[in-house]
Amino acid sequence: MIIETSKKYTINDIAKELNVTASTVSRALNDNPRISNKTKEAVKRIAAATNYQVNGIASALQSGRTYTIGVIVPTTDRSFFSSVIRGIEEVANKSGYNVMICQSNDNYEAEKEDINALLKARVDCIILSVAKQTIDYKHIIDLKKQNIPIILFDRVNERLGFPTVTIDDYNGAFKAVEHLVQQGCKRIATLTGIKHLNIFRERLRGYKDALEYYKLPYNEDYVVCSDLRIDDGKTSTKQLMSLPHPPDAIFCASDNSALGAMQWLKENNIKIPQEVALVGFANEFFTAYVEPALTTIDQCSQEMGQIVAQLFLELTNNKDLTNNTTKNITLSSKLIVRASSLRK
Amino acid sequence: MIIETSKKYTINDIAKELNVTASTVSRALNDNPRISNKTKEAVKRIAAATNYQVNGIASALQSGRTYTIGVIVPTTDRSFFSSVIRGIEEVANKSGYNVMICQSNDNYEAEKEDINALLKARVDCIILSVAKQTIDYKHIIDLKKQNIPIILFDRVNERLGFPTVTIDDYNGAFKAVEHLVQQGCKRIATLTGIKHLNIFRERLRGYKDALEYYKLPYNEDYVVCSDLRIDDGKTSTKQLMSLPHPPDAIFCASDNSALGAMQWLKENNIKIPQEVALVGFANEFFTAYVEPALTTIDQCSQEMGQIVAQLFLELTNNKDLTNNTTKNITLSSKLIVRASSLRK
DNA sequence: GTGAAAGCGCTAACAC
DNA sequence: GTGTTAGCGCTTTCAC
Repeated sequence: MIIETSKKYTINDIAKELNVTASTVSRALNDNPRISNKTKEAVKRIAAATNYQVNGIASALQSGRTYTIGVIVPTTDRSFFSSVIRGIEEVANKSGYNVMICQSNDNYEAEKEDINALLKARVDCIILSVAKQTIDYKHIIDLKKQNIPIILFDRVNERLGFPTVTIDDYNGAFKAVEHLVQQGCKRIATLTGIKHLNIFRERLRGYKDALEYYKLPYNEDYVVCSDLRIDDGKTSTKQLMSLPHPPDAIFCASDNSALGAMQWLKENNIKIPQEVALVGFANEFFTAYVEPALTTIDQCSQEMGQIVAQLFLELTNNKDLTNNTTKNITLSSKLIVRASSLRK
Repeated sequence: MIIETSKKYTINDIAKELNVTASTVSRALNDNPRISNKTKEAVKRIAAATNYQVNGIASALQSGRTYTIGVIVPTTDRSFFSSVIRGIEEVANKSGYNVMICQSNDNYEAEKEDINALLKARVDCIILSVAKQTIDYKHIIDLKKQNIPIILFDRVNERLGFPTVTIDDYNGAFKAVEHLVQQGCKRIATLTGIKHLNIFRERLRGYKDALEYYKLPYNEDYVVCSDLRIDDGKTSTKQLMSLPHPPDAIFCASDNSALGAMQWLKENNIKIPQEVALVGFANEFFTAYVEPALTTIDQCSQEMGQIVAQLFLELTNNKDLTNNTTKNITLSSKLIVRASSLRK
């Protein structure tokens, strides 16, 4: 026995009920000025009474716009990404857009599938933060053939020619290292991420330049590259602390790796920040609550989301070619000083 | 000057190119056995060459199914919810479904709007965890008139008659309090949440029953109700510790409130767990990394997501009325013992 | 102020 | 093995 598929109410049903045509109903529902108030009221009354709900799919097919924005992030459970999403939603919802969120789990294949899913859903825009595992950008470059705006944020590749929104990773890193210098650290190491991602390249560049600026020697042994997960943080720290001249500070390019570093140091009874000072990156929720609290770089995540969404709105509303120079927006980052680096 | 809106390729374009009809192209793309291999190959070659992409909107309009699942959660930045989402995605994607995620930010109005947005997008199912601020369920009850499955998880109201997936909050709380008793705690207080949410009612019931089972007195002063945010945890703990006979253990119905409690106790130099033992609820990411690490209840979040998605798949595939008894699935919870409660 | 008709892109029943 | 045709629900141009 099959459950009866009670059909949903359509404008045609309302039209029949009132002995008018579907076009009249459509116009009435959209407050077209050419429709009399009497008709409008009648239509709206029935619509309300019957729980009529416009079929967004049909409108979308007709208008070519779904009023849906697709967002692909590596994961939603990082404070940074969920705040960006919240910022996007805030602005997008105000303009009548929905947001469709996909998680790539930092996986290249999943990212490709997410893109396909969003294209199939005919989203009006794709907002993307690239997966760690993505080294081939063909699937992203191919998006140029789609006739929709593509915006990259945080983990971007500027050379692809898409608009981007990032924070000033270079300056964030510079400020972090500068702060460590000011705390009296002399041997500052860094945990860095895979080199094909802009954010890690920039953070590394900021690290190097700060060392140079403050006339501290650059030591290749002090640069450990990894995936920057908690375990990577532990392993890398172990490696650093086994050097003949171990560092007295570590600038970690992610909060998770800093957390791993902190764990390893504590397990080995190395005092933070007295023996080794620590700085992370991203201002994740937990950084304020670990012990010692972790100094880190705030990325204005929610604001970044708002700006990304605004950028999309501009791109769709202003199809001026004059405005078509690709925008690369950089937000400034902020050093949050906490106990893990405060020696004075 | 307007950017030329280069139209996307449709099956009609491919049809023209090959001098066949759109139906043939449609069949070829869908591997209909009645189409010759030669035609299929030709069609697929052109489709690939032209970057043809099926218009999901048009298919959806035709078939009445969008292959999209709508999920509304209070927030994505809690480990619990993002893991549930990951579980849902995992199962749903395998069956060709996309997932559209909305955050209600625990706000009643936002929840209503999210529901409307999903209905407009014609999702095939709505999966919902109720916002804290929601006390009127009319907008959810109204969903019965929609002809789609509605599944509630975690924060549910069983009386609404929708299928639900929850963890065993009662037993989780019972085990938490039992553990505190076994650690020698005699005066066990609890931080509880607003009463209209099942999860907090159940956790409170588990607390009371455990006290009774272990012949400990129930003291109303030891039950503090709040929104269970970090600040609430602080305030409530202050209140508890100001009692003539302050508690020697606090079972917190959320990890965030436990974090607040921990902060207040540390600020006031009260030793955890020696003077006051602490247990949280949810096994959020940070609980393993605060100091002392927080004992908590794991909610099998990813598994919960998988089960929710499987439940949806069953509901859509099996429209048997015989199967139509509302399912209320309960998963078992797990006590994770850490330093914050380990006295022995 | 309202109706008629066409069409968005795709699918599927029915023909041959 | 392929074509014809109709229609999913809505919007919109053109009529009157």
